[in-house]
Amino acid sequence: MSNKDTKTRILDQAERLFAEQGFRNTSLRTLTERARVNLAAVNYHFDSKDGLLQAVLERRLRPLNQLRQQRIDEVLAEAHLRQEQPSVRDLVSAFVIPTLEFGASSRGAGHFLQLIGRTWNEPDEKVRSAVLEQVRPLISNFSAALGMALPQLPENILRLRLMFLLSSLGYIMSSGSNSPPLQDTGTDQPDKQLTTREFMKFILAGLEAPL
Amino acid sequence: MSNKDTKTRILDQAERLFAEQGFRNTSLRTLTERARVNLAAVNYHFDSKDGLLQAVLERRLRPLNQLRQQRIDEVLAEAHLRQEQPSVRDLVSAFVIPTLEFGASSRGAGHFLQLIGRTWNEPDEKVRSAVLEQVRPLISNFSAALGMALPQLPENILRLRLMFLLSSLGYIMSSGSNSPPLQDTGTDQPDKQLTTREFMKFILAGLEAPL
DNA sequence: TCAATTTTTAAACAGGTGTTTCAATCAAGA
DNA sequence: TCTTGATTGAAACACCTGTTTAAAAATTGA
Repeated sequence: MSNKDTKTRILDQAERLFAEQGFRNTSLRTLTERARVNLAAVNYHFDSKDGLLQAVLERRLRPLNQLRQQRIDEVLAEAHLRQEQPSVRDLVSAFVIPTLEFGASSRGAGHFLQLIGRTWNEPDEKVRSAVLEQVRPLISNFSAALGMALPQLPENILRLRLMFLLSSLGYIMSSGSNSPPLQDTGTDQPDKQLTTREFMKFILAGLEAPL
Repeated sequence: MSNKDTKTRILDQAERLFAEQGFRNTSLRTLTERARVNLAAVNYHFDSKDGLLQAVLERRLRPLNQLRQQRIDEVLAEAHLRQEQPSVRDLVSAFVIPTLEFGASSRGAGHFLQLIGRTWNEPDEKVRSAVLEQVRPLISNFSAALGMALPQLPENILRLRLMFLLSSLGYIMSSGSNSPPLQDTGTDQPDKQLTTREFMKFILAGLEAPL
């Protein structure tokens, strides 16, 4: 089947170009050219450019979301077993660690993270809602779990703090595979392990800040 | 002079549409139509679409940056007078408060904040660097000032925490004039004062988190 | 008031966009 | 082996893009 080869070649290039240049700014001509595929192949295999975007998102988001939901459920189950509240640290780890590690899991996954990391600031309603639709249930569950870990926190404030977490995480995701905007001395590259560790410290302090 | 009227009508609509739909996704035809201005007026007054973007940015960014720099300098001067370190809270306030208040300062300022709030995740290199060029000196100064307030913090970690601050702030800026991505119950709208207050608490806790 | 300049206007330009068409090619089952 | 269905290929379609042109109109200064 050269079918599957064509399909995945398109998906891989779409993932890369949508991440690097944005969805709207990527033309099907340059995309199919780089994928060494006929122009009409996109419409044949994915119906439309929108269909291609949907396929790009679903391919990675389905397994990633499943993994994150599973980690969250494990934390909740363990807490329930001990008849204790889940810990904020464990819950945030369960959401953040698989997300950031996902970028190194396969070749194009870094580009994918870059693509969906932009979601919270995405101006293109088509792209924005396409990602949000596939992410909202997970985040809703994550929010509820965080509420159990921080029962003293009013719901509206919890939602704000969660958005601060998500927007910073989105920045890390979307800047994983390119240069940072601040480089006074261009010597040091961003160490991903350090970034993750420092992000956890920063976000935990913020989430647990007193009222 | 109908000149200035035409120019500002174009600038105002550009600000709004660039913010709502993105720079690349905004066509000069819909832009000039909404501004009730001839299509060629953009190229006449601003040379090109890129020139228009530059003008949109400079119009608001120049006074806003001046105000923020001034507030930071005041905090530094006062600390120097007392022969003390500047406080983290004062410095962050000096940067954050004028930024978020700027959105209510005039009619289109909210859209402008939305536009530049996206910068850290901006895929379009043209837009990204256009904003960064005008913002980098200020942020560089802000970073140095924060370093004086947090002298025990290694420079690379300070830069990370600063980016966490800026990315969350960017989210608040870019979501100021539209609906939030999480609305379990669609009843409550985001109170800007509450958001600012909670953001300050969250970010201060993160910045001052122990090593 | 008249001449010079600035600004506006409608039209066209050259090029890029996603999508469709239909013949050519390929793969596999009978 | 021949036929049926899936896939590829080149070309064209209709439309949108930023930009330029040159004539008309408006504004300005003497």
